[in-house]
Amino acid sequence: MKLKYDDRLDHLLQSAASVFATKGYHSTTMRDLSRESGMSLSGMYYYVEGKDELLFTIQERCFSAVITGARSAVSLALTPRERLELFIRHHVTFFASHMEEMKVLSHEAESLAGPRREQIDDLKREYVEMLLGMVRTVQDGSIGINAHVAAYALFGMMNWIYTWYDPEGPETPDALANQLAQLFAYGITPTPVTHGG
Amino acid sequence: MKLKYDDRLDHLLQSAASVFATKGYHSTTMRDLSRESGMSLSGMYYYVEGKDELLFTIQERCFSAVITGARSAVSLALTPRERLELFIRHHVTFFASHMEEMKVLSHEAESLAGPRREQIDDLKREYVEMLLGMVRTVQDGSIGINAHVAAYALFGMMNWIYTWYDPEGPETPDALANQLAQLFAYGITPTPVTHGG
Amino acid sequence: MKLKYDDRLDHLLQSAASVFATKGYHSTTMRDLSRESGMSLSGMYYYVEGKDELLFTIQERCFSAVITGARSAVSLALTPRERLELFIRHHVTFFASHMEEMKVLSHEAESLAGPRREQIDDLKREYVEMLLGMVRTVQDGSIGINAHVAAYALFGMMNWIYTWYDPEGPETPDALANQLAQLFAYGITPTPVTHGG
Amino acid sequence: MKLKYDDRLDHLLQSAASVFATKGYHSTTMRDLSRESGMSLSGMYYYVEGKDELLFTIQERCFSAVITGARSAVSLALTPRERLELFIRHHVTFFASHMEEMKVLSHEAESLAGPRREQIDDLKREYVEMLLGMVRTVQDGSIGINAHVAAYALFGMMNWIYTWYDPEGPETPDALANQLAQLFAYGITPTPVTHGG
DNA sequence: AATGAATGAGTATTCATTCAT
DNA sequence: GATGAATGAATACTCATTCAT
Repeated sequence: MKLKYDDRLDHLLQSAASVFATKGYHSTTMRDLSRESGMSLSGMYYYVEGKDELLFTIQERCFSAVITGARSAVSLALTPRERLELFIRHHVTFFASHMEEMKVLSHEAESLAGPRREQIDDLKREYVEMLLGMVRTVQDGSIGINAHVAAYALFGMMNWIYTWYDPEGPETPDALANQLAQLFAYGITPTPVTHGG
Repeated sequence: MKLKYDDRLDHLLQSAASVFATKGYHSTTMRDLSRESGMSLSGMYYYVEGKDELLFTIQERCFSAVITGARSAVSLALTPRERLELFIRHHVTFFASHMEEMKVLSHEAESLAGPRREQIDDLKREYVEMLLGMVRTVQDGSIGINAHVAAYALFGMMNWIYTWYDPEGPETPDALANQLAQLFAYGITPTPVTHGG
Repeated sequence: MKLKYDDRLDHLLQSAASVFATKGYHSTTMRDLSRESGMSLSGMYYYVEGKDELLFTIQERCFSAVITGARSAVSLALTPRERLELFIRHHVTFFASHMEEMKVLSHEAESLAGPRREQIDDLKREYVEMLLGMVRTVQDGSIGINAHVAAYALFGMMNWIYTWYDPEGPETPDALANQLAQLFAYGITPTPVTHGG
Repeated sequence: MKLKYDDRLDHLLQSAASVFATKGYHSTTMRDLSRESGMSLSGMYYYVEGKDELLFTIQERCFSAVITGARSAVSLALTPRERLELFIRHHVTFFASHMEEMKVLSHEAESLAGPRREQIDDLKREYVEMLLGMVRTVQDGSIGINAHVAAYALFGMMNWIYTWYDPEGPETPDALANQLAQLFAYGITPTPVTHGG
């Protein structure tokens, strides 16, 4: 019955992500998690070493999923521009459908310490590098905007989502993704059609 | 001797902003602040009601300064586009020269509660509204990107700065401001020479 | 298959004695014992009622063996003096060859409570009484040193062993026993030969 | 009012020594100490870093006092034999008048860890060395009993006191000291009249 | 204007033990 | 016979805050 164990752990992680997203990692007590998960206080320690392993596991799983998803999303692109667009679309829609975990990933980046922190930072570096490559290719020889600045600006646009976006609101995740992709490509300047001309 | 009082309070606020930026609001203890400020633990309570008033005051002063500065920066603009550009330039350079307070403002938005939280949220709304108006004017009748989305995307680009930007690094605050302004206006697309025409 | 049961229990007791000796009874957790014995946490409860029964059984078995051994060792003596000497020799060599259990016996005398404590205390009283009788006989009508004081001093000399003696070191258990026997009989005063004269 | 602070700390240490002696270090909870000392649970942390600093301080102060006292006691001796006798007398009477602390010193030797443990071990080594020197001098060229064995046997005799001796009982500390001194010097053998000659 | 001393409520974590399987 | 999963009670320690001085 290994399944039961995994299910319980998943449930715990899901509950924790939800509470961390709402109250923040440091303000969340193990009692909060006990209440939310329905497990006893000490029972949680059967599944997890401590509060920080909970945060780590949430971040690690989420980041790994993002990276894997991005790679597969991007693989279908035909042009550099399309690759970038697919990357953005994937990131934004993933974010919108995993708001809680992604908020925890974005907001609690400094809440871990030690080796666990480093492991997450490694994943982050990998993901940043991925976008950086695409940005460079799209920019080609053009100057004016540094690739790092552009990449981090894009991440900022996308990760800031957790502070204002409501997936149940009028803007669908897909629409949001489109708009951010367009914004990053052409800016607020009206209709990019003229560009092609 | 009112000056002495103000000086001591300013010193305390400055110390607190620095520690909050480094360790986060919840992880910071009053003892940390006592150590950093050089004041005694109980001595701090002469200047401040408690830990949350400290956070509130830092955020309130910082936000007010940002808003005042933005208004005055923008007042010199001749065109909508220039207004927007000046707004961005001001926000970014202010951020770069007040990294600690701005990190506290961006990262600890949810750490306050009650009336104090509402007061800060009011300032935030005011500031958002300010940008929203400019974005709408610049976009004019154009469609494709919702003004709210554009405004929050821009804030994301700018506020994310605290996670990666090093004011002592190669990119000067001014250069950074220019690049973000250009990115928001025209995207990563190689400089839109054709547009000017 | 009763043998298998006994073997497993003996193994558990042996493991427990070893860990108790090293970390002390109270600092030892059932998990430590599970690890050391290779048995599962709950599996140990099939053999033993709980942690304190483990301590009790170790002490009870060890004390019984000491008493039985002492009785048989002493039975061969021809003179009171020899009885005493054989008692000491037995105690010391037994100690040296069962360091772990004897440390647990000496050091954890107060770690038990209730009826179990009383039962061990009874054994202790029996053993003390045994020595006391020998001391009285040897001392005969002499005064100066109270028999109780002498007996407890001797126990102190012998039981303190666990704090410093290394059975693998230069001093063999036999040599140690001889020296303690001589010390108790004649003191550090050089060569007891002159006494006989 | 530095005195008040010191008094309170002394009171706490005294209370702790008493409870440690009765229940053992590990079985003693901070609540026990709070109850015994009359201080609040958190209030104790104003005086002490934690439970182990409490144990350390008790042991350190007690050991230092023993060593200082021994040195001064021994300084008046005219012969090696007298030195040894005075050492024993001092140790035993000190023990009898500080039963609680001395029990904590003797019984909880392994309850500390890290640098604190080492510091206490250093004191112990110093004290052992002191006795060892005296034993060697008294033994002179005599053989038969190894000086280390003799010294540790003596410590055993003396330190075992805490397991059986009642200072309020019939045997006064002085009488006890005399008997142990005599026992160590001449053994249980009827008083060595011939020796004096 | 400043602080040493004190504390109630809370915090993560541990532990011996149990019980369904 | 044996164990994975679970838990109530306890444990050392922390923290924002207070108050007499």
